[in-house]
Amino acid sequence: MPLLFLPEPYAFDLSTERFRAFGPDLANLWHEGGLHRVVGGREVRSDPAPGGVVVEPFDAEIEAEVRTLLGAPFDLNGFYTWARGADPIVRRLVSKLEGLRPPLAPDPFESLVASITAQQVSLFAAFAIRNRLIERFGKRAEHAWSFPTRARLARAKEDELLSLGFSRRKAEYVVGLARSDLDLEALAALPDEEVKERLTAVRGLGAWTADWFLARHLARPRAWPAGDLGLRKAVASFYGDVDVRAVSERFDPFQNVVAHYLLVGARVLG
DNA sequence: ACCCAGGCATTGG
DNA sequence: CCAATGCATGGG
Repeated sequence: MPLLFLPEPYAFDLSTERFRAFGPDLANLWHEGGLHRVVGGREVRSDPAPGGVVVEPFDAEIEAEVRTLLGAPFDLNGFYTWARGADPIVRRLVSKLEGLRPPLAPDPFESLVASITAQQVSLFAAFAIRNRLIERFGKRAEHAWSFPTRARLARAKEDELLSLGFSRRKAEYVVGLARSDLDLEALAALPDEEVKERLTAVRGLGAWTADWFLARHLARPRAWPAGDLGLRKAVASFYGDVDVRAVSERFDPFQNVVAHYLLVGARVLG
């Protein structure tokens, strides 16, 4: 039985909203009510099911990555317990968005390149450009595509990325990151601040990109992308004119999950 | 034809 | 340390 158990409550459609909100993501593709992604070289489809998610085709090799994709590392029960004593806004977000388990980016290189494409431009533009990158340098499975590998983009020419709509700068960032000697897998063993230092030492990766890497790839509980425009607007809409960096202290140690609840809340609630 | 959008490096004070 | 500037695309 290819059933992946996730702690209750779990709201599949709400949790995967991000993969539909800004147009299709060819590497995390919403198709006929299910989420398609290439895992371990093969396309897998995830569908909601009682007690968790049905994953097909399933084998033990892919389980860890699919669990990561679906946000299993987040301690949602701990968050909900904490939220009972939190402010009314958090309590309302939790009651309206119950079961929202933020998805994660299973691959560090893909996560960073996705962030580079989203720097400064609208997410609609970012997804369009990223999808062209995927079609040019990735591989198609059945429906979804595998994201271009670091090795493939290390061999890419900057001009090839320009023709996909990258700015000259961003083309340099992507190819430079791919060719850099930074060990992306090793970052998982480091504390938050050290991860940020190593990432921001790479040209094209700033504080915003590093914060989202901590939040969406490493699932660090205290990650809080204070510079993110979407988060700033969400905080303003729920809390008014407050200091975005300072307000995060009241969410400790659940800043990451709160950031996601604020962002999704700003999109699906009033 | 504008203007803004989930940044960043670079340049100059 | 902080302010100003250019960047390329998609949507309004």
